[in-house]
Amino acid sequence: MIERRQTIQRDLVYKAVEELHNHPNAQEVYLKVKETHPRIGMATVYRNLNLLVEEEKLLKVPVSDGPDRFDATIIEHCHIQCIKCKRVVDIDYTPNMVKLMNACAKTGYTSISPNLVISGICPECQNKN
Amino acid sequence: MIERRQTIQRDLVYKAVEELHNHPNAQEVYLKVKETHPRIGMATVYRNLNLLVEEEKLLKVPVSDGPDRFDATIIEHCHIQCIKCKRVVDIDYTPNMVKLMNACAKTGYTSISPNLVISGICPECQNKN
DNA sequence: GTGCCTGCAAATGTTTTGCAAACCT
DNA sequence: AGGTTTGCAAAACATTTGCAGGCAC
Repeated sequence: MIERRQTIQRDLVYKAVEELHNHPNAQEVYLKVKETHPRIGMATVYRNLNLLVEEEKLLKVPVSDGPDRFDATIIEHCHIQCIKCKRVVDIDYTPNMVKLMNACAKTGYTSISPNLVISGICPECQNKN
Repeated sequence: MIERRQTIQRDLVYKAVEELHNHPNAQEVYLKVKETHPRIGMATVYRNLNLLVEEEKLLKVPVSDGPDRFDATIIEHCHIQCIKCKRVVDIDYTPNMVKLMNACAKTGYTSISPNLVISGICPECQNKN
């Protein structure tokens, strides 16, 4: 096990994701942290986002469109992404974990974490068209 | 509405995804098509994959790791990806669509297609460690 | 002091775009 | 003929990596 140190940058990256609370991507986290710590580099943001995901302090949300997004809410919940403006919001749905785990077991895979993303069109973009 | 023509390349891209049936990424589709049509370009593969997704003839599977993958099976089903070898296989689980749609409705989003991806470790990679 | 972490720059990898020629209808 | 589509190359993005110096412990 590698020693893991506490750094200002790591804290700031975590807090940025938490405060932005709208599933920011790395770019948005970078800009947020830059406000209070202008010398931070993009690589540091990526490195810390990945470390935090590994430590299960953050959730990586894979979306079918655009860069990966991050979420500080670790409890199980799902996401819907607008195919036009790419915005992501939470939805109040959790899969049936028993059925899910059984289905996984059949494949021989060891399941880790489910990630449900739905494509949709948000109210704003519906009105624009 | 834009006119859409039938081309050999489009057919080959679709058939490649269908025949590979293991959720290939663009690179793998490119190599498969190259076998019978060596002059095809990567850009053509990407353009046609995107067109086919738009026409709902293919499904884009957003994975949390690595390039996007494509699936010719349009009927609802979910996927599990190995975090080590990145392989993707189908799982026999479908979300409860009624609950899911209700949850979406609360957000005001118009739902299109759910896409559940689970992270796991495949049997082969479990044995390697 | 040791060795992980940072910031910079450069590399890598994926996907898109511009353009002239080729092709479908 | 006219407008899409192709193939190539280059551009645009997203993310990772190498390295010298800085910082946590």
